[in-house]
Amino acid sequence: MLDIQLLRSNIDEVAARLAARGYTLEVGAFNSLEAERKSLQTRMQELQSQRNSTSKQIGIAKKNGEDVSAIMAQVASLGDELKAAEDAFTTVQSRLDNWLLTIPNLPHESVPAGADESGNVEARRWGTPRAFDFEVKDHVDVGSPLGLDFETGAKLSGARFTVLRGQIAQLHRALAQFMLNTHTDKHGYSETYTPYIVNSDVLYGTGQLPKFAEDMFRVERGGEAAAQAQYLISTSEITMTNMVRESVLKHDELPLKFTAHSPCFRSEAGAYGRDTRGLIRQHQFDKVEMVQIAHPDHSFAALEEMVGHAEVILQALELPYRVVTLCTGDMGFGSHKTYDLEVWLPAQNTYREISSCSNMGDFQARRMMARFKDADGKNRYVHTLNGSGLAVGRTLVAVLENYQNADGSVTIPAVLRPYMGGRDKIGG
RNA sequence: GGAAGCGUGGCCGAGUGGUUUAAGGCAGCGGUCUUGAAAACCGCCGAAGGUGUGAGCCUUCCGUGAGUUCGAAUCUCACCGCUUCCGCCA
Repeated sequence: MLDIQLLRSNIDEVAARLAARGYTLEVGAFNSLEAERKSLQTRMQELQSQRNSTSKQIGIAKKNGEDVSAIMAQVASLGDELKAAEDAFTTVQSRLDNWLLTIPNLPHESVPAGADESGNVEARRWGTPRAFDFEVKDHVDVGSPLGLDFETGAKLSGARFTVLRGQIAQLHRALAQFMLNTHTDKHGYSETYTPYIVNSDVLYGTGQLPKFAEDMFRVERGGEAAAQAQYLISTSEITMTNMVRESVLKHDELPLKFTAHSPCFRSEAGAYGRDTRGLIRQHQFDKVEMVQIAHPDHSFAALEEMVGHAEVILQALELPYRVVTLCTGDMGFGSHKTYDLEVWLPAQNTYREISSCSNMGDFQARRMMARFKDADGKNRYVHTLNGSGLAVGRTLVAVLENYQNADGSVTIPAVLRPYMGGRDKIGG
């Protein structure tokens, strides 16, 4: 959520910065709504003040044993008038609030301008794609004989669900274990296990709601409906970030660093026909996520650090990748600045997203009321960051493709072998 | 599923219809003292918002939401959460 003070004081600049990401801010609508709010609020508060002082007079008069009927008559009509004023104000205020929740974050000034993903800027590359002396298969053809079972997944749950069996399932688990161990042992993140079902309030906090409800899975309890709508998490960013909602942290406990391995559930409503083959785009996939709750002065350093933590995983797995700075037009709704990591997929002969690391600035913190007490005693919003470290399913895809052998076997990356009973390959 | 109790500022905690303008304590901040620190003592100190150049003034907030009342932390109803006991259960 943007700072409404900024909209009041500098709306043209805000509109210009949002235009860079392809969002048209309704300046006129805001100005008139805001003017209405201001007069209604002033009116309401005047009436409240009048009621308070009159009521106090009544209290004092009664205590002194005086006759209060004159004052009572004076205040008789106030109630209805006040109720009407409060209702009018509440209506306008909630329209304003609801509208504010739909406005995306401002891109940071260091974010390159661009309309869509073609405007993204490559920051660096690591590794050299392997030269194959046989015809490269994609992960579906490599994995299917080894335990990648799309038919059974579809039978159980429909398209975009998959069953993993045997050594593929173990490799998938090994990847998650390796990532989690690396982030906790080497990068200082605190391991976290969080709920997979969350209340809707939580999704307002991180920005999935109100705009992106169609991307989520909503769940129902048996029998009666839950008091508050509940959803399956689409990433553990949601739960880890919201752990600090409605709290005031001490400045010296920042940064907080959390990591979790969790399933992620996405309806992929807008992705019909895209990536229908294989594991790339699933309704359910696992991800190891990193979240940092940072001091505003240090959030950009934390972003660079976090990208590095994701890169460590790819380097340890010896998977070639590149780092891309997303342009203004390609960033997510709540992001202030985002780097994507793209891993080399030989069968597609291209780099594909495997991690996204973002500094959200105070955008989520303002929605969550997540604050810290600064050294001078003032409450300020924290900055929140999140990054995949990494998407486990897509990492499995990358390993299957990059480590495939001519005989149909797949070499196990050296760092994963301790998790695989010491074996150096599967299949073949 | 049944029964009872509880929910107050960063934390603890008093407060059962009218100067509550939420006591007191802890933590925090500033100061005195000290070579320095601790202790002691003194002072400041909840949050969100509105309005004003500003000192300030005003409003709201005691789990959430409705209601009763001129007036609600306090009374009523519903919901949420926590605790304890009983039952059931991986």
